[in-house]
Amino acid sequence: MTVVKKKTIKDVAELANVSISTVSNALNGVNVVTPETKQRVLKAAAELNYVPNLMGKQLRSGETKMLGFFTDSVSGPYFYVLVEAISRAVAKLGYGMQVIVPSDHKTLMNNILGNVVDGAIIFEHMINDDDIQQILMHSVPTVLLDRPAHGPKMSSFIFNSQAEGYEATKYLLNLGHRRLGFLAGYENNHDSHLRYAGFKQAIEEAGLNSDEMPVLSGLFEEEASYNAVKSYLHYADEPATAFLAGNDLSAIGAMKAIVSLGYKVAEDFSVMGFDDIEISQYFRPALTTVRNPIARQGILAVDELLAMINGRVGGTEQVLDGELVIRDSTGFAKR
Amino acid sequence: MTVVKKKTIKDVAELANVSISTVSNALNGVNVVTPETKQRVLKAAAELNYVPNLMGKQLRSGETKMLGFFTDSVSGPYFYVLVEAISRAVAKLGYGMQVIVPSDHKTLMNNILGNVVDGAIIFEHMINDDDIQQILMHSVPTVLLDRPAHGPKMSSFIFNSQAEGYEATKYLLNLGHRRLGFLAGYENNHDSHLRYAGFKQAIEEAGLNSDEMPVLSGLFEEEASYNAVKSYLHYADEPATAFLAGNDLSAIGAMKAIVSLGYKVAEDFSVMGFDDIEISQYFRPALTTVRNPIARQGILAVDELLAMINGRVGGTEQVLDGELVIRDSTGFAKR
DNA sequence: TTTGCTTTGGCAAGCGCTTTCACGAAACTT
DNA sequence: AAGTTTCGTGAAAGCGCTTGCCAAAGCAAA
Repeated sequence: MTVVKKKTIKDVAELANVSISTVSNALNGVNVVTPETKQRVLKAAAELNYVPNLMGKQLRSGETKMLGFFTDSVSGPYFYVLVEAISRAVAKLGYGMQVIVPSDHKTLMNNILGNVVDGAIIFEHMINDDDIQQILMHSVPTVLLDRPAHGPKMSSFIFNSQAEGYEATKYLLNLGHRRLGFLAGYENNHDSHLRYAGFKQAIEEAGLNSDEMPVLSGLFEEEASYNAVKSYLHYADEPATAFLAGNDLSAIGAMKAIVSLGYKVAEDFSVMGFDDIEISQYFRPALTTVRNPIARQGILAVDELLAMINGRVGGTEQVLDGELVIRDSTGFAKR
Repeated sequence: MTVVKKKTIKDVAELANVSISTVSNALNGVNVVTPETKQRVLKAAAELNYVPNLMGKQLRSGETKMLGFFTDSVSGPYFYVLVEAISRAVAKLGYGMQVIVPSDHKTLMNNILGNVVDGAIIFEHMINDDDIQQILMHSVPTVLLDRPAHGPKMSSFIFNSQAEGYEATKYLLNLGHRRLGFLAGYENNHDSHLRYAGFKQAIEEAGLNSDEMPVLSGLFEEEASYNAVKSYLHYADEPATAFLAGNDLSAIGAMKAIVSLGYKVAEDFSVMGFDDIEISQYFRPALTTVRNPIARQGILAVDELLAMINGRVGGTEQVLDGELVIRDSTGFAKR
């Protein structure tokens, strides 16, 4: 096995005894080359192990046939469902996908705006309002996930978090619960706020006072939620009989706290989450939760992005509805 | 908000009243520009919202400061632990990472060899032996995961599957089990074969006959394993008292089968898996398994890759040891 | 043979950038 | 005052590729 200097289109041209442009035409299937010439070129290319330099190609043609999915973290169950859906949809349409995890903010923006990809799918918390202005100015086709912003060549898909919070709470209310606790997520999280807004709305509609309902800090984390619920249950005189957690992880923390105090989930305290992450169906008791159409979001994002790349102006803002998944962590109120 | 034509380095040069090269020098921190000139350039660049075209940059410089992680599927719990680890390690070293999910094999190879990334991390099943030869010829720095192959600029990291199979089996043997079943993975899977080899080795060492031990087809899937174990338990006269599954998913299928037949996991039948995926600790009973150092594999892969990019020849083949994680799905043999 | 048309392949420009090199001015040295 | 060094800047080459345009060649018709 010999390591050889990288071959260029020029080398192929020389070996096949044709011009560079002919090689390019032959290799790209442009139909202006006689079959014999084409064969000669293909043979030469194979012989030299020629692989086109995509940088050159892309610089010249101005397109990369790649969609970029920009994110800073790839952990979490939400993530890979999304990426899986996106990558399949993208491949079906003749594009490739790159998940780009940039080392810093500048690299991020350079990658979005620097012609590395033909279009970008961007996670909510990756960029700020200034960045959005930048992207708009450069008119890079973009789809924003979980962040409502739009403009020409920029669309967004968000979950209907308030409605979901409302529906979830109503479900709990219908089970007879009258004292409900809410386990909030991060301080500034959009979704957490909306879910709480839905929670409040349902409470008020039922004729109850939402200010009397305890709001615990769960931070979207299992441990923080565990601690919050445990100490709450310890000190509360007449504790809530049902908890709506900001997400499934938080709900799992709550359930563990309940069990650790010797109570039974569903029987003594109902718990509900959001997201329907994979664990939720395996955990015992299996978690009642609200499932977001994550995969659908990814597929729609790709469709929208490709439409924009191919000339449609875009600029829509679509709201995706969730779905109640009732399992074993919720039950009728006994008190 | 006005959409403007894409600005190039030339536009910045004109506005700042300097040459193109001076702009380049100023922007890239090359220290041959007077502070005043540099300021002027920076101001002009900001004013024009200039973002360098990475294609041009990379074509010229021949490096992308990007590492590529090539995979066809991004699902599975194994995957995102790995990507998370890789992306963090990469960012720390001033590189970016791209997870590239190509639409077809040709695209894959073009992306690996077409100067899109400075180095590649490739999953076992993505490429065949010919591809490896190709990569070697083009001397693209590469790290192979779970596939033992190497050469100049090509290293690999594999798990010590046989030793893990051996240790897991010994653990079961020490619990007193004398009839052990093995739930095999895919037909041609390297890891599955090695795990079974370790299984056999431990059995023989204990003075038992490995040919008498039932091998069920679990296909690394929950459902297939469920069915295999259920029908086995149904028909076997003196069934095995412990099952070593090819992976955790398979083990979970086995446990569900056991429960569905009215037996108790651990008490009636012990079950063990491989991988320690996230679900395993949440499932009840929590699964005894063998944890592979996935994150460590990712970090080591990045280190090795960067070393090769920076000139080291590489070509090592490193074996990573797993670790027994004992939880609640295994117990002493009662029969 | 000449003319007009189509087919085939080659030339050269240029995508946006970095980098080498040379030039001229300013700051030194003798 | 003349030679030498230092330093900032710009001109231009060229990374590998595609593509518009033109020349050559083949062929049919006149």
